[in-house]
Amino acid sequence: MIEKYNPVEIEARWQKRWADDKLYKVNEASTAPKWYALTMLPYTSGDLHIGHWYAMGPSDVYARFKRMQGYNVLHPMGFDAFGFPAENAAIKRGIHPRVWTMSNIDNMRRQLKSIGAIYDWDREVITCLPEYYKWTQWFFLKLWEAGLAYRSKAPVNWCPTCKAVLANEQVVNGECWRCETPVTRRDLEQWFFKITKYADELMRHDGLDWPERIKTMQANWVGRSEGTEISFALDYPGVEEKEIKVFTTRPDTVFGVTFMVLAPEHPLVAKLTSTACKAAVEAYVEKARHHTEIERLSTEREKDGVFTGAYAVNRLDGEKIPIWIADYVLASYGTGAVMAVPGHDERDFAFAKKYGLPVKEVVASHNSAGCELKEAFLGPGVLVNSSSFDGMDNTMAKAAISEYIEKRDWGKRTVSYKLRDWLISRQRYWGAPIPAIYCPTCGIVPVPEADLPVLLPEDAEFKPTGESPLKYNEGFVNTICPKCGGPAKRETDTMDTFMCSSWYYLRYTSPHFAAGAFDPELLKKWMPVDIYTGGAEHAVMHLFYSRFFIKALRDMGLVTFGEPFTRLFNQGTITADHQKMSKSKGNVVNPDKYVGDLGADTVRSYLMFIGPWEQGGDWDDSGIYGLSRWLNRIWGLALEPYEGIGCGGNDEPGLEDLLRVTHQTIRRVSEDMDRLRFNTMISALMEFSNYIAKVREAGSVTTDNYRSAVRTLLRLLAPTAPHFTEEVWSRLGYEYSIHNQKWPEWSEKLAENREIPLIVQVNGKVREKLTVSADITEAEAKRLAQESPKVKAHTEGKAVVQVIYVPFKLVNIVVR
RNA sequence: GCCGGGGUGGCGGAACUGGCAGACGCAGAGGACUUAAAAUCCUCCGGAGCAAUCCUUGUGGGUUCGAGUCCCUCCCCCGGCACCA
Repeated sequence: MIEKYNPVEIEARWQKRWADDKLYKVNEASTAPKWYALTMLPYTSGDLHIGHWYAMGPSDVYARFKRMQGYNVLHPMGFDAFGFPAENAAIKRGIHPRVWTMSNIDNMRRQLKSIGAIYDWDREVITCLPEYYKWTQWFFLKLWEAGLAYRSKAPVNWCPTCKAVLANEQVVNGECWRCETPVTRRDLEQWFFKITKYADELMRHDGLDWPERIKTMQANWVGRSEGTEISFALDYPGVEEKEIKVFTTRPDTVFGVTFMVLAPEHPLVAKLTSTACKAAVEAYVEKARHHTEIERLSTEREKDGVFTGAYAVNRLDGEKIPIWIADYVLASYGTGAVMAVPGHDERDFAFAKKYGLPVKEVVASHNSAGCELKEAFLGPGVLVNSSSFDGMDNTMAKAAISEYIEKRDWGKRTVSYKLRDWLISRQRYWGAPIPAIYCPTCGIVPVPEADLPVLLPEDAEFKPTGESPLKYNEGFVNTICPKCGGPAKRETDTMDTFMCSSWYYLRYTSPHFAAGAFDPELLKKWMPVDIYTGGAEHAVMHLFYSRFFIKALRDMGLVTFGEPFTRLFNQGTITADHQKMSKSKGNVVNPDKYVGDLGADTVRSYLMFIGPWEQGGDWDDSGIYGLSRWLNRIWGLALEPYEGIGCGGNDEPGLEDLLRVTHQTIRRVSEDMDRLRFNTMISALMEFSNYIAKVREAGSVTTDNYRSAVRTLLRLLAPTAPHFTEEVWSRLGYEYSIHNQKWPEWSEKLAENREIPLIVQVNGKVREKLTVSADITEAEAKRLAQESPKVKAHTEGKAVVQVIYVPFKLVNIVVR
């Protein structure tokens, strides 16, 4: 009897050996082609759950596969370590965020090591350490220098729970992306990055192998729309502005304007409001200020607004039109003002009906001309009531009217974007300090590069008050102006943590480089990332910011490429009882007990086997024992002595079939690996091991040939079950390590079938399955099919109308 | 409301460009081994029927010699977007 498979003992032993030998250390001297395989770095929440394994396990398998194929693979790991949760947890427990974070990292590193991945831990990156955030701050200065960072007062998203502002991307359905608190608005002076400069480029994904879904989400987020800015005339004594600009995508309907609507925050509101309307307008503006994002965005809510008492003039037809305010008009989009065309816009129509404003038809469809409009007409048609443009097709009229307006200098064609600049200030402690200094004489001054990092003080009181805790830390705040040497104050807000994760993958290429954020030579060698895997929830956050970052660096001449991630793959989510796993729900599945029981190799294999990686699935451990049993069976197949036919005998009945199945398996597994179809890859390996078991039973090949098949199986399985295969490999006496072995290659010739199944149908129904030679001719196939007694039973006495032949697959006999 | 993705046995899922529906695994049933149990091994396992055979990929229709796969209608689930003028 051989010793039993003992995963726990084996895994600990090999993990130690691999670490001692630095087996997975990246060899910078290697001349092999590089392969940068990256998994999104985890946030330091405290524990690795099964979802982390689902993200890390299969990506490690793929990286190992590439490694065995001869690539020089960089597959690093690190920690996204700044952020509110650390601070919140620390406050709750009365420990310092740094202590809490670092102890979580220790625990998570231990758990990550139990996966048995090829991470080169010498390259670990931790974003909250000064040697890292020094460079985060440096990038801030670079962006500032390039004119991409600026300070501005604007209405911003405010999370009352986090007591901090949020970027637009971080507001999900009007709620904070982290804590799901409804977001409110505040007017604050904040730091922004000019991501809008790259709007057009960010909506294109040329040459990128990314999921369609993510590309669409990013393009929608940019929200480009082409239209025309049109100014309406104003004439009020004492009001300096003589026009109001609106943005419209429907210049063809400009003769249908019957009123105008301004956002409550529009700067002209106060100036234009008549004394009679003042009270109502002010009340409305005040009410709008206090609405949460959710209330404001709700499409269910009936639109309301108030009249300002003022009028503007439509220059095209001289009409005097009333100016209203309503909160369905957003101050941040277009010009913050819209021309209302109730005849051809649903929102304007509803608003006009509610307040008894006139509806004017200016685009007529062919059958409805002249009737009173019962709803806004959005379709194509011909212009009416539009002066000299009457009779023109409305799509043509867009250009014609725009030109007419441009000629008279009443406006111009322009493009609007939904995308807003990235707000990066956070009024919290646990983040990288923004390296800016406010000097009473010199104004806002950047911290000189030589003074970086601006260290986060250890002794801050970090309770969230809505203002940065650093504000009250005198040792931090008070400084000297680098320009004039006079007393000055430091910026006390910290940076959005997405800033830290926008460039971490660059740091992995030279994690200890002291002279810069990265070593330019090594960056050139490794970047861009060849495959990036992670959850889809970062579509318009992390992934979007990272692309902006790289484009900005490219324009500064710091990098030579324009996209960070060549191929992107989103694994699905592992749920528990069909719900998202979360600590608050208490349904988090901890992998440690499965690892301790059955081993990491079984957990890795099982997670890959449950279904397509992009699909995710609901956690159910009932199938995991099947994978454990399978590895045990292979243990026996490989290590139990095999008694086959004698060596050197030339009559070896099973060899040809075994070779064919072996080469077919190599082909299937290699192709599935490339497609990241791990579930079918494992099925193929299972079928192969089942086949070897049959050969073993029959003893139909020589010992050498049997062992050769087992060697192939082990190598194909090595990325999936690294410890298990290393152990078996070593027990069989093969050279250490299996992970330095070459990935098997297949021969099309050996994989070819000599005989193939031929399906015979009568009227499309399967009546016979024949086994025929793989090089059968059409005539022969048709003859064999029609001669079959089973087929004859169904064709007897009937007229054969047609015989269809699909080469090497099927014969269908059509009878009547 | 709009845009994606999906709906296949008791369960997870497989099926390349239209050609054997249900690979592989789980659960279940029966058997072998055992004093017994566990483990392991073997057999069966979509439904109806004694059988030949018939039915079966969310629903209804269509194209085709042939449809899980293509086209149209409707229903349900998941993800995203949602007053952007």
